[in-house]
Amino acid sequence: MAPRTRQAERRRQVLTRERIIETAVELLDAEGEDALTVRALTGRLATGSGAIYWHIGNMSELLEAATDAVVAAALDPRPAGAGRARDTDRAPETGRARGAVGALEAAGTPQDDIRAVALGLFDAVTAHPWLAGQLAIQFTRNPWGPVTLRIFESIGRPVRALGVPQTDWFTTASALVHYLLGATTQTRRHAGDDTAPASEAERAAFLDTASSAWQELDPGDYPFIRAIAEQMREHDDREQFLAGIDLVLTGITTLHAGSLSRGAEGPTPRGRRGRGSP
Amino acid sequence: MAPRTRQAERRRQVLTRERIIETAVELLDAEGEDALTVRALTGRLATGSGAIYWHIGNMSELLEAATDAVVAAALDPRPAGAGRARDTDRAPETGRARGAVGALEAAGTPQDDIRAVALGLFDAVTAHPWLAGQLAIQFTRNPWGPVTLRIFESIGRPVRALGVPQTDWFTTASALVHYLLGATTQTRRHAGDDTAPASEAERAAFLDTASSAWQELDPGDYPFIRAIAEQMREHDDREQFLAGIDLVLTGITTLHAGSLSRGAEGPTPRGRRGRGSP
DNA sequence: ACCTGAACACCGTTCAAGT
DNA sequence: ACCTGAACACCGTTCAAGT
Repeated sequence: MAPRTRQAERRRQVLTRERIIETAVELLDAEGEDALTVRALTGRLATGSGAIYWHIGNMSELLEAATDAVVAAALDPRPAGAGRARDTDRAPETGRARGAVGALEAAGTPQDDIRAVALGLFDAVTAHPWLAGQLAIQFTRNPWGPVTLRIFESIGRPVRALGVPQTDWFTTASALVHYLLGATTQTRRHAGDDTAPASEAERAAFLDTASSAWQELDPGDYPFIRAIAEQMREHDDREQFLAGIDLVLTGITTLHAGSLSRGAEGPTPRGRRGRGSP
Repeated sequence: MAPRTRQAERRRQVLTRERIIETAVELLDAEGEDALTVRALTGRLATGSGAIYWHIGNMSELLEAATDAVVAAALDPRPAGAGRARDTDRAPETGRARGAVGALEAAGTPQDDIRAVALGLFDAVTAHPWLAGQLAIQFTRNPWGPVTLRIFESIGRPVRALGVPQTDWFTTASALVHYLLGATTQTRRHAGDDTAPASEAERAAFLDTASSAWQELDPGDYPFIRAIAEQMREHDDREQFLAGIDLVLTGITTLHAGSLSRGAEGPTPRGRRGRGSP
């Protein structure tokens, strides 16, 4: 919406930290992670390398800032405070009420809120393939940096609303965040290498190849992998991602049964219906 | 044990792919991830760069091989097939029976086997700080490469033994692996930067600083983080790691109650005892 | 078949010098 | 205060040439 101020006066705008970050994201989206270099940046921004370093310190600081910006936009679609509201990036079909209210202060059950945060991240990784790698790097290199903190907070609030006893807040939120990180990190373009989110055909071809390769594995070494080769070919990333979330949610609600807030029982496992427990 | 053949004849040994991988791991352990360069390798091995490339293709292939070697050793302490048995790397206190039988074909309940695999990885990351980052990179760059496959297989077998219905094997194992990856990735040296596994004092200092910083955060933006600052300062990585595993295991056993194998009920959450469900 | 090592095409970062 | 851009110290990788 309201697309204006594009290529035209881009040139002689003032150089700011925000503009550098913004350009970095564009570069990453368009050409992949290897394309983000200081020289590429100076090219797009029509400056010298010294100008970049006047504003940003160093390369990994820039990467962190770019990652944080995209994550912030994914978790709350409205302008966050600094800078402008990212390119109307709306995720395909994250949840029902997606407009005024961001994922952070959503309206559904705590479980729904957790799913909304998770899907926000999932969709962001789909839209920005480089994000998966950067999320992983931020978590390892800077375990409690801004990116981690932001995600933790977004997950923590609904965990609290769930009625989990205070002593378990940290552990419970950690488990969810760790699953989330692992899942979004591995769930990636099943395709070539960089850029573009990979077409449906590419994805299918990739899964086909992998699945076939698995069936060729030594039955002595990899009996399990062989056994699931077929399931893996047919699986849907998004569904599986949500199934995992529900698995963890089930674990949480089961462990804390009794102390949980009423009105929102278990997570109602998707696809399947009531089973056992009379 | 049996320390011999050290520095002495290291020189004029034949150059093999295995020896290069081995040297890469040494370099990574001793000086951190940034220290692994082709030039450093040629220095230690007393060759030229061309010799390296004759055996290994390129740098990221080497990184993958080094990661896979360490992961293989962590999941099964005995010599795996190729190469020698890594430096008697035995993890501190992974499980009870740690000697002849590796984590892969362990003897306990399926739950115990899953914990053994998880702890094997956890301890490996502690012993080799660079491993966290490499695991993350392998998972994102090469979601179904050898490293992922190996871990998946190790987790999948006990999942199967647990009695989870076949249709859920892939999803269930995925959830566990994703949690595992996220947790081992973030649980890292709470210290300076590279090399050495970080002393207890460093760890405490790090947690102190982080915890204090959290308490200074804006209560409007980060209410949850502020609320758990104290818990975070006092938490034990290993315990929390296991608590997360048990959370996921509880989710699994709850969802599949009824179809599970007898003799091994729920995961008996640690620290806490029976609660609710008459 | 295996290895040498100079050379190439890149990096990130610094810093005197300009305005 | 902000920016320029040449220069520096590094990379990974290649390849003619040797044995």
